[in-house]
Parts: sequence; structure tokens; C-alpha cells
Amino acid sequence: MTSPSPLRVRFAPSPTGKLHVGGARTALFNWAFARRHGGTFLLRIEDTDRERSKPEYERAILEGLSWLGIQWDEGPDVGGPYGPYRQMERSAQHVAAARELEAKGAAYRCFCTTERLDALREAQAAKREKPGYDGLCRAIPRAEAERRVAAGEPAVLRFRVPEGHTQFVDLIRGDVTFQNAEVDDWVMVRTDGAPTYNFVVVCDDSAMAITHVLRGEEHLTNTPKQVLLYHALGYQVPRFGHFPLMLGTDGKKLSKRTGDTALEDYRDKGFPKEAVLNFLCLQGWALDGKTEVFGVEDLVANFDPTQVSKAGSIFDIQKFLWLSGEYIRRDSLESVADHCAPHVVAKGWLSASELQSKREWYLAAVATEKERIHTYAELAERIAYLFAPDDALVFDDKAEANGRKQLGDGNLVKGYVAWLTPQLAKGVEAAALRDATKAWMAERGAKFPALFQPLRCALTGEAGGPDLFDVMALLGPERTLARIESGIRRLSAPATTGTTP
RNA sequence: GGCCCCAUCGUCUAGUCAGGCCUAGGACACCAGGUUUUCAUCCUGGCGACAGGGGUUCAAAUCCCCUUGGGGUCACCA
Repeated sequence: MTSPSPLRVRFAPSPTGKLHVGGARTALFNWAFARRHGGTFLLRIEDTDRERSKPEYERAILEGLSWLGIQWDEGPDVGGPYGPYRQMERSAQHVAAARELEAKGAAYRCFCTTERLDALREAQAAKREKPGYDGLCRAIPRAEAERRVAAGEPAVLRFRVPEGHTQFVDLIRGDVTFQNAEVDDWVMVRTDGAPTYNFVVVCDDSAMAITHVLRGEEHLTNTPKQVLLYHALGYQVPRFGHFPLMLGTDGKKLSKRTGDTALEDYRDKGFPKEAVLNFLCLQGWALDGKTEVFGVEDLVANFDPTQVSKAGSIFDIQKFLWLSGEYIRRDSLESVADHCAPHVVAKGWLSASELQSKREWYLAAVATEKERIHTYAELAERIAYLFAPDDALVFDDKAEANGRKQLGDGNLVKGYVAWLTPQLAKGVEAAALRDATKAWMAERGAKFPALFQPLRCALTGEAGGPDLFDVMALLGPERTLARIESGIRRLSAPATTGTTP
């Protein structure tokens, strides 16, 4: 066998919110990249924002990834040889790196107050100058700085950005160059001693032997700061790759304004996880340009970060819904039924125990809608009519209009009911009843819609839906007749509420 | 506004790195027809794009430049 690949990648979310779908895609691509090359995929929690980091968010992120089946080889819960995997637990290393940098003169103490910084920014904005730290404290001799710090004066540690320019090769974008003059003397360590993201990310990626840093494009402008830091620390610079952003329908970074952003929202809405995975792949990557429906095994076998598109992609819920429907249609009846069950319970249609005791009936109900639904949650909505009161079914406007129009003088339907009633005495056998009904219709030379439209409205209250004999079978003889009688009466009556005011 | 990134159908994309095989392919959506008791599925067909302008070349969606447009980022957030 080949020797183990040293490739190591990571997904490093901050536990300050639910797992974003964009983050999920970043994790997925990193994971696939590692799997394809026999590398290691690790999870690191970037919890350096003490204010906003919450344990429950960390839990939610881990759950989200687990739901998708993205497994990490090392992480906060499973540990690993490069732990710990929460940044706050690695502060000893960060402090050491900060001291080293300060001693080398690559970083310096800054005593500027928030007030001065705010005023500075305001003045820069007023003069339309580029905002940024003016380097006032750069000139303070280290001895003096140390004295002031020892005296208890609040200070941050800033990185001393050198002259010149910084260049790196982005796996997705190619050469990227920044003039160092454009890079701020950014804060590495806060007044309270807590390190900031751009600082710890370098320390930890290096300590964890990360070979490829693949993340979202919003980090592109952070990269020069980090590259400079790698150089200052004498660390080997990893390869970088910045995935294009996932955008909302407004063309801007996906936000709650234009749709759900959290992975769990889609899980809760009943999207099959395979569909989520597949759709995430399609945002920025294509298997062969032709195949739309494929699984993670195809991603793993073919993923190459250099093939990811550079431009952002709008999150198209229509296509997502279509894809989701594809997965549901291809899945087995039992599986779909099981996935839909929680939504049926949530709607209150059936209890968990009824789902057990009426399993056959439930499966039959799911079978009637399986090819019509796009999400598991949609099933619960579509079978709602089965649980409505038989004498007060809500009629959809179009269904009622069609029913009234086709009903005519009502004689055909009345004749059918007279014929049907004794037929139902022995129960509803859908196929047989369907054939018998068609024969009955043929004898009379009647058009199908004349019978089926009023019946459909009476039975389901809707303009479209499953085969009516399947519906009758689900309803059973009594409820079928009760609905037909009540429905025909309503459709025969003057159209008082035909069109809602 | 500065800097950085980006630019193929309405949307996701193939093709761009290695220029000719592209009168630009696929998918979603949309439209029209077929199937069906209706809706959905399924089948057939249609609509629909290389942002604009210069260059380089025998040849450019593909390479270069400019313009325009879009996005990201400018925190003691990550």
C-alpha cells in the first residue's frame, strides 16, 4: 500500500451561532478533499470570542455535521494527537508565540484608547482616507512599553506589518497579491490578554500541521495578515484556497433576509440529508457538467479544490426542492414513511403509537403522495385532508369551482352514489372498484371528469391529488360515503361562498 | 471610498488553466404538447447566455488590456 498521506485539512467554525449552510459546504469540501487523498480532516472550535461563544452552538455544529455524515478524525469530542481542539484551551501556546513575536520586535504594545481609535477612524472617514491604525505606538521603545505594562497601563499587542507586498497562491484563484501598506497593524492580543482570530488561527493551523487551509472567500483579505505572521514566526505557510460565497436571491452573502441560513432549518423542513449534501456540492462544484444527482462517494472520488468555481452562487431553493423530490422518489416507501413520521406526529395527525398500530394504513397513505412531495414535511401537509372532519372539509377554490362545473344537474353523481353504496358494503378494494367504476361510466358513455371532479372535491377538497380509489381505501366505506353525501350537497347548493369575499 | 476577488442562459453549471472538436452542452425554473380521473410523476419539443470595447492570432467563450457591473473586506468578530 501507499504510505499515509500527510494531507491535513480542517473546518474551524466559531460557536457563535447555528451551523450555516455555507459553513456546511466548506466542511463538506474539506472532508471530501481529505477523504480523497487519504488525509486527515479535523474539527477545531474557534471560541476566542468570549462574548458570543456558547457551548450549545458548539453542540449544534457537531450535530449538524454528524447529521450530514461528515465525520472528523480529530476534534473537541474525540480528541487527537494535536489537541486540544478548542482554541481557548490552547492559550499557553498563544501566549508563548506572542512573547516571541514581541521579543523579536515583530509585534509591539499599543496603548491607544478606544476613544482615540474611534476618533482616528472618524477623522480618516471625514478626510476620505483609508481607515486603519496610524502606527502611533510603533515608535515606543520596548523598555518603556514594558514599564508601562508593568505599571498596569492597558495595552494591546499589535503586529508590526513590514514594508513590501505579500503574495500567495490561492488554489482556486491563483496568484493573489496585497501591498503591505494596505494591511493594518492589526491587534493580536486584546487588552484583556485574549488573542484574536488572525493570530490564533495561524498558531493553531501550524501546530496542527494543517497543509491546506480551505475556507470561505470572506477570509481572503485576512490571508495576507496570516501569511505575514507565518513568516514572522518562521512557520511553514500552508496552501490556501477560498471558496466562493453562497449568495441569497439578492446576490449578497446568504443571510436570513432572503432565506434560511442554518443547516438545521433545512433538516427541520424535511429535506433528505442526501439531497442537502448533493445540493451543497452543486454550489460551486460540478461532477461532470451533466450529472446533477450524485452522492458524496462521487464527490470524494472526484473533488479537486482547483476545479471549484470562483464566482459566488445564488442559493436556488427551487432547484433544491426539485433535487429533494428526486431523492424522495428514488427512496423506498418504508424509508420515506419513517422520515415523514415526525412531521405527521408534529401536525397531530397520528401519535407515535398510532403510527405503529396503523402502519399498513400509514404506508398506503404515504404511497399516494410519495411522488408528489419535495420534502418530508410536505407529506404531513398533503395528507391533512384525511384527518379533517367529514362534514366540514375545507374546499379549495379551484376544486370547488371544478366540482360545481362538472356536477351539472347532479344526476350522474347521484346515480353513481346509489350504485356505489352497496359496493362499499364489502369494503374498498381500490383496483377492483376503479375498474368497476370505469365500466359503469363506459356503460353510460359519460366523461370521467363529470364524475371524478365532484368526487375529488367532496373527498379531498382539493383540485389535484392521488387516485380517488386509493383515497377511498384510505378513508374507508363510511367516511367515503359521508364525504360524498356532504360534499355533493354543498356543491349543489347555491355558490354562496364559492369565492371568498 | 481604498484594497482584494469575480463576470457563460432568470438560476446552478460544462467548456477557460493546455485557443480550433462550441452555429456554446446539461440541469432547475418557465412555456407548449403527449400520458393520467385531476395534480404530481414520466416522455417530447421550445424559450434562453459567452457584460461591453480594444488588442494578440490563420483562429478567442477561452490569452492580454481597459471600461462597466457584482461581491467581499476594511473591529480589542470570526
